[in-house]
Amino acid sequence: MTAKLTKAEQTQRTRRAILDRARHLFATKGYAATGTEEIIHELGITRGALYHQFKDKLGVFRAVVTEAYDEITAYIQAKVQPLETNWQQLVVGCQAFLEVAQHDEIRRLVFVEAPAVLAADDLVEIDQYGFGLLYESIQLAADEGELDTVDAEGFAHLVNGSLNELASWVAKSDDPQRLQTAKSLIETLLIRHRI
Amino acid sequence: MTAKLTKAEQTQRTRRAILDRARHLFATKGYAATGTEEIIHELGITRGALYHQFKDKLGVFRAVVTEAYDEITAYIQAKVQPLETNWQQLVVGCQAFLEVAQHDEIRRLVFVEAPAVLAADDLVEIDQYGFGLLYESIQLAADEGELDTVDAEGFAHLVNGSLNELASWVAKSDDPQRLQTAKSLIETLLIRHRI
DNA sequence: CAAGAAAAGATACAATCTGTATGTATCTAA
DNA sequence: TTAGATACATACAGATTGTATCTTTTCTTG
Repeated sequence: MTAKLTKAEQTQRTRRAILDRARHLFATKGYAATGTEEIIHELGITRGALYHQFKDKLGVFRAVVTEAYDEITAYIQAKVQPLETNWQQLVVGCQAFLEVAQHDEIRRLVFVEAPAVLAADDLVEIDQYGFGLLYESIQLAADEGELDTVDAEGFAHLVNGSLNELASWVAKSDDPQRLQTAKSLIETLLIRHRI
Repeated sequence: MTAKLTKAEQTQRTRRAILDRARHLFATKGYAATGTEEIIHELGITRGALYHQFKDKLGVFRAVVTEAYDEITAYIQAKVQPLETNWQQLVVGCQAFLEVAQHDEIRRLVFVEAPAVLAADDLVEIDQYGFGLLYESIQLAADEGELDTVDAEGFAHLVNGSLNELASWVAKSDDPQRLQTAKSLIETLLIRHRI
């Protein structure tokens, strides 16, 4: 049946299958409402396989969220890399975030489920991923005397919060214009803090 | 023992006890990690009483979150009411939010647990409470030609997101200066969008 | 004021669901 | 080739939620 698969291949195959299915379920039904049985159903394996590949249900969730985070940062990085100035990167990076956060699964996973599920646990800011980029860019802009704010770190949080909320606002509407509006709002916010 | 308590008094007494205990547990351990048994332990009642007073565990959570929301809005209203102009109310209201959101329990309950637990469920924006005030004030400022933004509703979300994130930022530090910094950041944000 | 109705709460139980312990087959390496 | 490791299955124990069924106390109404 499973015509000659090496152990490593087998592992990758089942991990991928579990992660894909779990991601969809966690994002649509939520972490708590998703059973481990439900995850492996239709995958042709049993819960035993899941518990062999992951420590527990939370381990699956962590892996899923990490991948989602990576996708966000990769998307932003790709959009930002060709740009010359830090300021351009800051503005476009924020707008790129609004774009990528329109994927419903990513957004609910990363910004709704993850904070609650990993709150006590790894509240240790797995969010350092995405936020780190933003913070560095803002800090740099402040150092270069291009940004006028009383506190760069605080301002980075302000912008980060704006982005998260705007992303949800855009997503919960079917008006295709909203994304543009949100991008414009963030750009204005940044410009009005430019020296 | 319970020397002559009227039914209504008895109900209020146990509901209050359950809500207080549940609030503390939900806020510190999270909704999922809090068992119904744990809630009534030390209260001198059994789970039967809890399930008589509330539909289910989620019903307790909803009641707890609703009370927390009400506290937030009451605090802000009190701070804002004496002020004369809408603009003053907007600025002070935002700053009052940052103050009241320093209560750890309220913050985790309302901004971390509630969105995830009630996501599929009453995502119907129980948040209309607090956000409604903000939105009205911003809309009014825009109508009065005092606010310069491309989209009042979107800007309200931007501010709302900023406030939530800043509140967490302030809370997770022990620097007593941060609250002032956050207030200053929000005030600056508003002023820079003033005409 | 005396039943009966209704409500508060207790007790017992059924249904899930997670995680673990153990067994089995397949692959890898000496 | 054979011992051990690895991937997975099966069976089960523990915990937890919600419900169904009492018991007891208060309310109500003739």
